[in-house]
Amino acid sequence: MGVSKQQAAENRKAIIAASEKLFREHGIDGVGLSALMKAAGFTQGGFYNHFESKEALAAEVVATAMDKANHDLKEAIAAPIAPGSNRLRRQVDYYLSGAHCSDIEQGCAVAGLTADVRRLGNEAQARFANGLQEMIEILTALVAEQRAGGMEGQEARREAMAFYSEMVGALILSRAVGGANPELGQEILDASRQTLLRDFALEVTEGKR
Amino acid sequence: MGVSKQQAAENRKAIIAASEKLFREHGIDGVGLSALMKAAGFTQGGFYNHFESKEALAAEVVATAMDKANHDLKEAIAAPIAPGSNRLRRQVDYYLSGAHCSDIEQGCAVAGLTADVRRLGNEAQARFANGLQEMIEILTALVAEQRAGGMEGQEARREAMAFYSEMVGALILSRAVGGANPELGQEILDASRQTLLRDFALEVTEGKR
DNA sequence: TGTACATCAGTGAACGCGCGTTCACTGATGTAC
DNA sequence: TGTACATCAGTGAACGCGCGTTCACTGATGTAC
Repeated sequence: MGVSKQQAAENRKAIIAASEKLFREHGIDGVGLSALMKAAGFTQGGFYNHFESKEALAAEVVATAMDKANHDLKEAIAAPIAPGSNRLRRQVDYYLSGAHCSDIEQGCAVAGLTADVRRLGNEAQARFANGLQEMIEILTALVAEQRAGGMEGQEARREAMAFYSEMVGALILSRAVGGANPELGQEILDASRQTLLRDFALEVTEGKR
Repeated sequence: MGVSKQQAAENRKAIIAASEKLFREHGIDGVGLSALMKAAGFTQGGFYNHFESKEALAAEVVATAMDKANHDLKEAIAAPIAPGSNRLRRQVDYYLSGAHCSDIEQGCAVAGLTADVRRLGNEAQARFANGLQEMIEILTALVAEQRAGGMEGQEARREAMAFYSEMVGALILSRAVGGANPELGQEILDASRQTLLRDFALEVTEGKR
C-alpha cells in the first residue's frame, strides 16, 4: 500500500517473471492467479492493477520470454569464442544437454511455452510468431557463418529452421520421456546432438550430461 | 440405463476416444469431465463407473493413443508401395504436410500429447515412454531399410531418433505459429521436409499443402 | 424354460473447492497551490 | 518550502461458476434355482 511508480513497475515485472516460471512448469491452465501473485510476493487482489486478465498476462509473458531469449541468443553469438571452439557447436552442446533438459524454468522459452501458445489469444500467438521469426533470422546468420562456402540466403534460412525444429523436438520428447525413462531421454538428446554436429561438419564430441 | 457388458465396454471406449480428441485440442487441464462425457454421449455422473479418476482416464488415453499410433505406423510401413515411390518419403510427406498440421485431433499422438505428458502421473508417463520406445524401433527399421548400405544397428537407431525429433519439432512449431502466421508455419514444415528428404538421399519434391 | 433377485452402467442432483474476477478499503506517493 | 488532496498499488474478503468427485436412485442385464 502506497508504492512509488518505479516500485510498481518493478512489481509488475516480478509478477511476469514469477508467472513465466510457473506457466512453463505447470502450463497456463495449471496455475491460478492466487499462486502466481503469491510467488511474486503479493496477494491475489492486486493482480488487476497490473493486468486486464489472465490471458493478457499470458500474452505479456510470452512476449517477454521471447524477447529475452532472442537477446540472450544474440549475446551468446556475439561473444568471443575460444580458439578451436565454434559458435554453432556451443549452441548445440548447450541446447541438447541434460542440464538444459532439466531446467524448464530457465531454459529455452520456445520449448517451454509452444504447447500452450496454440491455445492462447491472437495477441500472444502473434507475439510468439514474431519472436520465433526473429530467432530464425539470428540462427540463419549462424548457419550461414558455419556453411561459409557460399550458401544462398534462402538455403541457410531453410537449414536454420530445420536445425531449430530438430533441437526443439528432441528437447520436448526428452522431457516428456525423462521422468519415466531417463536413459531414453538422454539417448534422444545425444542422437540429435551427434546427428546435427555431423550434418554441420563439426567433430562429434562426448556429450555433457 | 441397464446396459449389456458388451455395450458398457463399447461405451468405455467411446469415452476414451472422445477424451483423446478433446485433450489434444484443449489440453488435459482445458476440458472438464462434464464436457468429456457429453462428447461421448453420456451424463457426467457415469464417469466413475469406468474410471477411477480423471488422471486414470488420461493414462488410458495416452496408452491407447500410442498403441494406435504404433499399429497404424506398422501398417503403413508394411503396405505395398507404388513402384518408384518410397516408404520413408511417404512418411515424411504425410507427417510434414499442411493437412497433418491442421489435424490435431487425428494426427500424430506424440505431437498432440507430449506437452501434457510431463505433467501427468507415473502411469501415464511410463506408458508414453514405452510407446515412444516402440515407435523408435519401428522407425529404426525404416531408416535401416533406406540406408541399405550396411549401417550399424546403433547408428540406424540414432538416425531414427534424430529424424523423428525433427519431424515432431517442426510440427509443433508450425502449429504454434500457424494461427498468427500461416506462411511461417508452412515454411517450417517445408524446411524440415526438404532437409530430411535430402539427408536421406531422396529426391526433393513439391510439398502437398 | 420360467421366476426371483443381484448387479451395475447409467442418470441427475449435490458436495466442497479453487478458479478468475470484482470490490470496498488503506495509506504512502505524487501533485496543486 | 509547507499543506491539502487526488491517485492508485496494494490488501483481503467476496462473487458466481465450473471443476472433480460422490451419492441415491433407476431399470435392463445377467445369474441362481
